[in-house]
Amino acid sequence: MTCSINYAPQLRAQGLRMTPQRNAILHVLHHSGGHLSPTQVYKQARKEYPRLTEPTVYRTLEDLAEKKFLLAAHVGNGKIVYELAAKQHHHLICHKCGGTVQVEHAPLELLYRQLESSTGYKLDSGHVTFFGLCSDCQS
Amino acid sequence: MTCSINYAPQLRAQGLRMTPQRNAILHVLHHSGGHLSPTQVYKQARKEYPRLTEPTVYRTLEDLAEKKFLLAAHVGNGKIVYELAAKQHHHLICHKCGGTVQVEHAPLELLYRQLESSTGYKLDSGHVTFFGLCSDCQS
DNA sequence: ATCCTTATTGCAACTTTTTACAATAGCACA
DNA sequence: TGTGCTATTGTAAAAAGTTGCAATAAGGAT
Ligand SMILES: [Mn+2]
Ligand SMILES: [Mn+2]
Ligand SMILES: [Zn+2]
Ligand SMILES: [Zn+2]
Repeated sequence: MTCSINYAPQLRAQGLRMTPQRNAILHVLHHSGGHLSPTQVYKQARKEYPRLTEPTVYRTLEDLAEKKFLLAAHVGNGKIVYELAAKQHHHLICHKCGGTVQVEHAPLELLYRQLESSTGYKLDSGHVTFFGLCSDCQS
Repeated sequence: MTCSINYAPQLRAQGLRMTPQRNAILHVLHHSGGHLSPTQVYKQARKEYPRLTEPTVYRTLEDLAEKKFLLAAHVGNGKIVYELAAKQHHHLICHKCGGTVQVEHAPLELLYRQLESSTGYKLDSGHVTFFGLCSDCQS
């Protein structure tokens, strides 16, 4: 499965090497379009590159997230999912039915500035997860 | 190790039974005072109640968190820690050095109300985790 | 004090995630 | 095109977390 997207130059610009393993992982995330768990990434990317192993998947996802190619999101109980980094957004998850809603960054902008000035931290741009009960599950 | 705190009545008020396993787990969290991982809880609570097993620890921590006796916090890469629920607060973690800062709930209050009215979700009271770079790690 | 219901537990097997280290292979440069 | 540096990978083993199910025991009721 070849496709036009080539991440090699951007990876090298960040000091990372392009390998067939990384290529397969990035393609899987690109074509899925959504959030995938490491196990899902492993199973799918393996079809493109069968020698792929689990440790490589876990390390690659972490490395690519650290360099901002991917966003990591917590989805409850220590579960984590990844997606290609695109527009900045956040998540709101119903802890009863699992339903999720995307949250724009705009309403968080003021808070971010307050926290940065009061703590001295420079906040990451993305992907905070809020939990709650959706309207259906409140009854 | 006996101690004066007895959670039994509060547990029963929530429809939960008090067992020596739960007692040991609650005591460990009470005496530690901070955030503990499930593995840490398991190792310590085992000293008080040696028959304790891992599945019981994981299930108990989830159950107690669901009933709001405990707060769960994500601390990066799918790692989760628990603490006794007390004052509402949030966390800001440096993803380079791991340094953490507590964040009061007050500055999030407005955001919470906005999100609740725009999404229809009723937000959980606690423990959002923000990530960023602390002032030391920004250079 | 005993019985009964059913929440809770332990067991055993399994899946997921992590670790250390030696082998491999990008890619910058000559 | 070939060489060398070292980032990246696979391997093997361990650790952490999950699951289904049968046995146990908490605590309300008699
Ligand atoms: Mn997302
Ligand atoms: Mn906390
Ligand atoms: Zn819901
Ligand atoms: Zn730091």
